[in-house]
Amino acid sequence: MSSRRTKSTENKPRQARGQATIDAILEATIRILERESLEHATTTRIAEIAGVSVGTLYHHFEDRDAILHALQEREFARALAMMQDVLSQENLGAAPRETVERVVRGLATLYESSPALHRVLAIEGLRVANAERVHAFDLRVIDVVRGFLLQSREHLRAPDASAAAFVAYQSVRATMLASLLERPPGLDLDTLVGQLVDLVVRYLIRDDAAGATEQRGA
Amino acid sequence: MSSRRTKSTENKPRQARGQATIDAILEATIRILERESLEHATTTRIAEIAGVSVGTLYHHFEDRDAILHALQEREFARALAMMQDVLSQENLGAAPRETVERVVRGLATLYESSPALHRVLAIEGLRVANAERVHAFDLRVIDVVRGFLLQSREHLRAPDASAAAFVAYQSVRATMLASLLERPPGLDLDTLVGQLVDLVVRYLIRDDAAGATEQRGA
Amino acid sequence: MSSRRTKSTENKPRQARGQATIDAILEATIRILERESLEHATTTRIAEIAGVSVGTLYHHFEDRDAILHALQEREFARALAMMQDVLSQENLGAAPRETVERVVRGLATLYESSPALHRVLAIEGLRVANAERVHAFDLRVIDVVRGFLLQSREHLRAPDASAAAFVAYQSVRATMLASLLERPPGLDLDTLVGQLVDLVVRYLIRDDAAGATEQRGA
Amino acid sequence: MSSRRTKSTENKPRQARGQATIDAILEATIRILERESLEHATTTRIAEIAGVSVGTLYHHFEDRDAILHALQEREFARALAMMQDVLSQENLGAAPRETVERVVRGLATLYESSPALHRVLAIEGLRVANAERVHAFDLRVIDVVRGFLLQSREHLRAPDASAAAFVAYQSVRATMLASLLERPPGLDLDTLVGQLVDLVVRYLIRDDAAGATEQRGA
DNA sequence: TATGAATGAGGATTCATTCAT
DNA sequence: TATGAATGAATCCTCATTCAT
Repeated sequence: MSSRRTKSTENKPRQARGQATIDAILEATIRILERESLEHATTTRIAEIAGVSVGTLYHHFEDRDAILHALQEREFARALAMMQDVLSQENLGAAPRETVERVVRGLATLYESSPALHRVLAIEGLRVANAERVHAFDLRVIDVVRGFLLQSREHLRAPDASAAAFVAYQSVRATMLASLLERPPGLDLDTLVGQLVDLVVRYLIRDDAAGATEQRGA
Repeated sequence: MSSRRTKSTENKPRQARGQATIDAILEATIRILERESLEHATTTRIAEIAGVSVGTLYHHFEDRDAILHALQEREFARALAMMQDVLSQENLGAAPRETVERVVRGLATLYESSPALHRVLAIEGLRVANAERVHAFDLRVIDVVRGFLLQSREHLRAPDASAAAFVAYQSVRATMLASLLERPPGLDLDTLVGQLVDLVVRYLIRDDAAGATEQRGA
Repeated sequence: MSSRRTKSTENKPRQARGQATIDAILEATIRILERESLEHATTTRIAEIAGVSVGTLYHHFEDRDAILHALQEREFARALAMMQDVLSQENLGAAPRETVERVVRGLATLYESSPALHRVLAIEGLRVANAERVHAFDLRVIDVVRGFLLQSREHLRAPDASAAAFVAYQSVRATMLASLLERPPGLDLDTLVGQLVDLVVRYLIRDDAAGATEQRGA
Repeated sequence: MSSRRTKSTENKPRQARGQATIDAILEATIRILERESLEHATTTRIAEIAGVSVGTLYHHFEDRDAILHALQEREFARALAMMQDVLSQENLGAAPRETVERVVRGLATLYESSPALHRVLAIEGLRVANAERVHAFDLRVIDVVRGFLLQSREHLRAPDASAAAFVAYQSVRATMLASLLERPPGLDLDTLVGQLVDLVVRYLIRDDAAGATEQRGA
């Protein structure tokens, strides 16, 4: 579940001190990303802001990348947890449009809490070196989505659940990020969510099933 | 129209020698991006592969970034030209779904000709430093799309043309890139194009107008 | 008191290791200036002769200039200390000519210990970029001299202490340096000091007060 | 008389075109020195401002240094001509103080016409590589001054004409430059000239001879 | 565990100078 | 003569990482 890049510290609770240091480093990194940029997030700088020495930083992280990876994993985990929660059995009763909206809004909340971080994670995700890691995550997400699609088969069109899951996920993810970064006038968060829900619902759900609720969203 | 980053060489046709050198540098850069990565595209390396000296490289480009910017502008220009062509007056007669398909396929062709380049351009586009430039391009694209939407008003739903253009464009762009980079099994180019056309058409076009042709695309 | 250009290492005594490295770098720089020239004092060269890596050099100095600045400050401090010592209260009893001679000779000793260094400091002092720093030092020196002039008012002519201090200081400084660099025949150090003392004493001191001792100096 | 560094163009009048180009280059250089700094006076920059190509620049000057040398020679010649004029036979009748004042003021006029240029020439003069050239000039100046001193022997003290000429010249030169660059408050040009005349007159001239006119100058 | 001085390969950039046109 | 594209050695500087204390 956790990364093999976070030295030693597997799941074992360890000393709270160790985890506190790790957290300080991660938060310092995010802070730099938010206030400045990826380029400024040098190991020295991160350590400085985290209030530790570079040496200590390297005691907890294999290398610089490991810090970004840890951040990535943390966000991946959050996103997956949110999705699994919303798309779990218990919510199967809800109207499809409502379920979709809960996922989209959940994602929006995650992104909004630190657009800069997600900007960087998106960049990292595009790096050749990280391809594998990111694709693995994408697969997991898509799997969750596909699972939902298959279980809601009756309300759906789209015969190919994998392709549909992929397209829907990428569209929501990228549009949301672009919107948060560009902040195009007239596209506030609610409008954005509404549009994305429309986009996904119309793409995924059978006309008769979706039609009813749509007017409220748009 | 062209970038102010390409030193001196504004519009002046110059000696063909100059343009040939610039092209060599741009092509060398793409070649490195395709075979290796952004990190490997150092000025020394680019110059070496372009068969010129670093000095020459700097004679034509303000700095390393200017090379990427030039590449960006070139792709921007191509994409815009394609879109303007497809969405121009003359094509207004075509069925909406056909028009959308032509745009999506046009974009796919562009992306497919060098996924590595578009990977890097996407990364660059996410860099804070480039925000302005990229957003400006996005605005131009969205403007073209919006123009089309407004002219095809009769067939469309979506009251807010700007928001719709933004969502549609970002969705297509990102999904296409992710697909080209991850190559998810079962999502070949034709399927991808089909899905994206579905996505966009269902999102943008009035149910009655779109319904008829859909089965062929999926 | 010390420069803000010497990284981090403010007042903290640090490990002796750190100061030793800094000294090694400064001495290496002087050595190069003496044997070669300012142009040869590249960061690589300095590090090499100091027996450290470039990285270490940059660990202690913000940039190349900071090294020269540190050298400048060190010499500034020495000169000021010498002057303050000679011109302090306790020496007010001495004959003006004797006081002047002590200052001139003190300066000569400082300059003679490394003419090459002072050549370079003079050059640096003329750089536009350093204007502020150098003027600040000049002001401090002139302030010390002016203080002395004001306290010795009875023996002096020159109504404008500031102007007089400026003229006297610049004359001594520049003539001394030129003499050390050009080594004009017939102008050995003692003659030079004698001439400068004459110059200053006759310029500053009331005719009756200065006359008596002059013959010995010339 | 002229430099052996100015290619071909010896004394021969040549085409006016050639001289015009040379002048344009020299003036462009001065302009850069005045507006910016020595570092900015690159060959490319100079050529650009002079309105010629680098190639042309190199047709007229052996190398970059030759431009500065030409500037140096030009100023040297001007200063010498001024001095020779003032100190020539015909002016021997004038009161010593008046003669000194004319020299000091003449120098001030020269310096004031381009402090930035003289700043740079002073820097260049301090470069090891230029030692010879500069010393040669100094010798010529000092020779002129010494000649005057010897001819005015009756009014002077200072037995060693060479040393006195050296000290007087360096003092005036350096103080004037420093004053023009630092512009210390309360030291306007007239005050400066007055002070320097005082300095020199009191240093060089027998008390009885100088005393009379002094009050006017101070 | 913590520290931070030291490392040094590697990258971007400059600029005087040349030479084919 | 004039041009300016091309050259490439040389320089400054960064930063991830190590290791003695």
